[in-house]
Amino acid sequence: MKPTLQTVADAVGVSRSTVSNAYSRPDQLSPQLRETILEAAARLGYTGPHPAARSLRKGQVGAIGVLFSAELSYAFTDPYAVQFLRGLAETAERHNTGLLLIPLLSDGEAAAQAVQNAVVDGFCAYCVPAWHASYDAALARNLPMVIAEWHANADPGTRVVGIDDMAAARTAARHLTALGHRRIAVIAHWIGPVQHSGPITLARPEDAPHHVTRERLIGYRDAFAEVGVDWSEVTTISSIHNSREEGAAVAAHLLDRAPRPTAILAAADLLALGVLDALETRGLQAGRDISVVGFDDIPEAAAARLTTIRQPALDKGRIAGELLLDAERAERQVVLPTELMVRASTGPNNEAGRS
Amino acid sequence: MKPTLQTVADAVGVSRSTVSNAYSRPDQLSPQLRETILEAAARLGYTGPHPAARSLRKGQVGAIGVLFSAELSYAFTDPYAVQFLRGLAETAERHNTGLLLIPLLSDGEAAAQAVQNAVVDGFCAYCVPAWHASYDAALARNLPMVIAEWHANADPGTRVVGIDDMAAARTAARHLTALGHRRIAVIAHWIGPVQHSGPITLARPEDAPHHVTRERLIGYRDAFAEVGVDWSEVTTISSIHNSREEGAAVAAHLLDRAPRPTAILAAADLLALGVLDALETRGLQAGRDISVVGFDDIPEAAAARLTTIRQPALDKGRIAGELLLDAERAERQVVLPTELMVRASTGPNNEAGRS
DNA sequence: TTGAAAGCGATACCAT
DNA sequence: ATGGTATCGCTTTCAA
Repeated sequence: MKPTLQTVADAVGVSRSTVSNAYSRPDQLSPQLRETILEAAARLGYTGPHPAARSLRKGQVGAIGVLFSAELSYAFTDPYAVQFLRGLAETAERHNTGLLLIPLLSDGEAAAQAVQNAVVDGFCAYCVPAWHASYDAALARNLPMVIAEWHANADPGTRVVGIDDMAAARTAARHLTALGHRRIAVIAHWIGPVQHSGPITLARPEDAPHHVTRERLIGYRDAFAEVGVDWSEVTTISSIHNSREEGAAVAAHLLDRAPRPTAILAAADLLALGVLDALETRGLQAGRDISVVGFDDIPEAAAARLTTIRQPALDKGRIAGELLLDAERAERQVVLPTELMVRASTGPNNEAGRS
Repeated sequence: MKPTLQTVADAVGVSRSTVSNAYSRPDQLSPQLRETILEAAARLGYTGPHPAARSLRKGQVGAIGVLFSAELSYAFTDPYAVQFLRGLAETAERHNTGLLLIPLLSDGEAAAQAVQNAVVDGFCAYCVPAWHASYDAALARNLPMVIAEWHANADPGTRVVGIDDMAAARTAARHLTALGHRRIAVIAHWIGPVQHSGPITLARPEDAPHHVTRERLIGYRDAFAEVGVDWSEVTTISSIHNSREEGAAVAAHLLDRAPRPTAILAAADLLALGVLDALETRGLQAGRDISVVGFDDIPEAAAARLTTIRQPALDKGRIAGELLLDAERAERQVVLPTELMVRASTGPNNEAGRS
């Protein structure tokens, strides 16, 4: 039988309250009594107040739940996600708060369960599509919740930290159109209603199921429209995972058939880096033969000389934490700036002058 | 007033047990009654069973606590740590279990508190020195606990997953001595009793305070002894953080004064990469002018052509999780294999023939 | 400074 | 299939 607070109280011959105070409010009892109690506790093998019981009573836990769209292990795979988490961790640390990473299994039921049972004071949803079971489950908990990377559809009450994905994407696309590119292909994660790897037709970007992808596609589309390129002329490629490997794999659909696009827009750096890999494999040079633009500006992007959109991942995480934990912080919605980083992977459309 | 299970029970006119069953054991009551109950719950704004209360009653949480030696944000900075966590996350995910990252503040008191209050079913300690307050606090909780990266001092009862750091280090050092190097310097994290950045004298490797560093230093020392190089002749450099930047910084102590060592052993890849950076800055070529060996084989190591010791970080994390969560898994201690990866950063001692 | 009593919100077991 | 009752382990008034 595991010893409880009561066990110790009985052994010392005091009440439960006193033992409780010995742990949580040392100033409420004489030092020597406290000493006696702690000693008895050690002797009896009492390990201190039971956290669940204490949380129940106090109505406070000291942890926030973190929700991801993908498998938990993804959080540690994508450099962008890692940066975000790092920022979040920094804030949590300052508030002496733990981070409960909640697995979002493909099984929606189980995922919702996990959220339902999470012993936390609040949630931070990151990349979780609005229609995902665990998103609803988290909302249903009716706890403070902050959403990262989701701007458009959030009502004024919810806490949001994000960027203007649409505008940033437009900037990325305009960079290409300004360089004279017109035959531009788009690669993005999860474009269509079902998970699919390869070319896909999406009548309207507005129909993309993943909110982040949707915003970015709309931005691309609008920039194309400005130079008279209709969305229906754009080849769109969907990927299932957000990985360099799949980026390289799906790039084949664009590079191994004529006419090749003169430029490729990837809605994430990891995909863009994959495209660069695919180019290298084929002896093509990015920026000269084909221009490539990414999104995120993960650390690897600079080394690969990838033109991309920089967004402050670390700050995003940091601020997400503050929106949840800083009582001071009154505002509920924060939009962070983005910046086009022009590097060697883009250049003028050389085809223009030719044949 | 927040609605509770009781509220719903009263509204529907059933007992608490029945409402509880509606949530946790749907098969225990008629579908229509369940329907009625869920409906009433929704109407009343009841968000489902309170996790803390449920954990208290069930004596089970569905989360394991993860302890680090450094700041929480470090977990997302060191590629090796990221790999480990990823493996751990994979296992946790499979068991539908969350990961509670516990901040280990520099303030030992607060750190111990955080561990004490963590609502978890077990702990995974990673890189936590045995004398750290939170290590004791975790032990005191008397929950299942697995220790990663700690082999020597663990008694047979504790669950451990690790590598033979000493033997691996010896292999690394022998690689250099076999190449003819005799004037070898060592860079490691936290060599002396206090945090310090720069040259430091450590009479015996056994006195290093951090267990992992200690094991590796002993391995180096033993390999040196085999060729008649005494530990007292070895220049040892301590770093405070485990970072590439600091690796480059402390390398200056070795490179900017004569006689330079002909080879450098770094007890972590991040430090070794920093050393390579420092070499490049000075126009020196690794493997020709100076040989460098790391430890860990993080992904960046291969790209930098760094000779190093590979240890299976991902597997380590995965197995740590299994030791905690797989009832099947009977064994308590797992030692993983390591491998010397010879790359371009090491070469024969050219000085031997010269001068 | 210390103790008694009243919950916090739920689940398990045994009846019915 | 449903209800009653005891209990999980602690904190928090409030009174002594």
